[in-house]
Amino acid sequence: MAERAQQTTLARPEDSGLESTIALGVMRLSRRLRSERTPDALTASQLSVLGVLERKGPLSPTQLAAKERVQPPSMSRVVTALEQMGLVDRHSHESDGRQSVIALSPSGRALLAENRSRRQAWLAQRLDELTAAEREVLSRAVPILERLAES
Amino acid sequence: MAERAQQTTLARPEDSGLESTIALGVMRLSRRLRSERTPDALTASQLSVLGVLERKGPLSPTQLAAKERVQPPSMSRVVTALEQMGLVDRHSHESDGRQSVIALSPSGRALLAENRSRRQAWLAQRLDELTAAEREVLSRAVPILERLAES
DNA sequence: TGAACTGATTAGCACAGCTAAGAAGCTATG
DNA sequence: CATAGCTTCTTAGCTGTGCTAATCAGTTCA
Repeated sequence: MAERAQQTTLARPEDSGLESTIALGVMRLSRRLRSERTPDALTASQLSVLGVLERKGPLSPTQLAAKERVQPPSMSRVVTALEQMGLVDRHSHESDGRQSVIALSPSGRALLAENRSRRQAWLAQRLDELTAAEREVLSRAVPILERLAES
Repeated sequence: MAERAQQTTLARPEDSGLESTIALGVMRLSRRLRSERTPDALTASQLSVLGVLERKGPLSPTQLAAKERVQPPSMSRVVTALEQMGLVDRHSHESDGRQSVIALSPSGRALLAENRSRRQAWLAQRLDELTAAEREVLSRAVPILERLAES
């Protein structure tokens, strides 16, 4: 992979642009994505949690917080909201009374699909306007962004 | 629920939830970037505005809001904070008394460089850990992300 | 049994977006 | 040329989403 390590780990007087542009671009797009939410729709973090529950199955609040790279109190708030909307069910852990187990409810599963498609319609349409090569670049960039976020 | 991965089984097989992964990845990294700020440093939006002023020269609050894809009141708050910190100067527009002209002050220019390097040290270090090929992917992806954010 | 640890929540703060509404300046039309 | 209406900017207040500190309940272990 790293066949051409040119101006990389060296001193980079003018390459300081890359982290600037990444930071700016990522935050701007994040802002834009957030703004595309309709008022009745789920918020980004709620949707994200539902997505984790769909992919990973039932998890405890603390496990969810770890998956989302968020502190437990932040997750607690999101889970409470989802629970009050009936989109997740909370069960008690069978052997540990401190933990609770959060699972996607049927209506949560339904709303997940519906809301996701509506909320991401904007992005999907923008993606359709890109060239195949550009989508290719993005699909290769996303795992790298994920790794940056996780590290 | 089964921990079978069962990834996003949405309509298009080729994209296979590209918008999902982009949205999640972008928002997660944005969250992470925001969390890397030190308490005494400038906030992301303040720094971003200083960067715009550096690149584009003096602008009015409304122009700044447009550049940052933000509503005027949001920009007003940021500009006020920067002005109180002495990082920007506000002059009155020479021919239009409604407008003000926001310019980077000398200390703003200094603090921009210093703070940017501190705040983005985390990202710069992560970037250094990538391969050259990965950085290449990112540097090609960023303009596409920007265009998505702008569209 | 009692101390220490873990999981989860509550309370309260900060940041950053938003809309609504209003003040001040500018423009243009009757 | 006066005033109605537009633009620019700010203020006030709401929401969402992160955080830390503190608290409570349950578990584990010496």
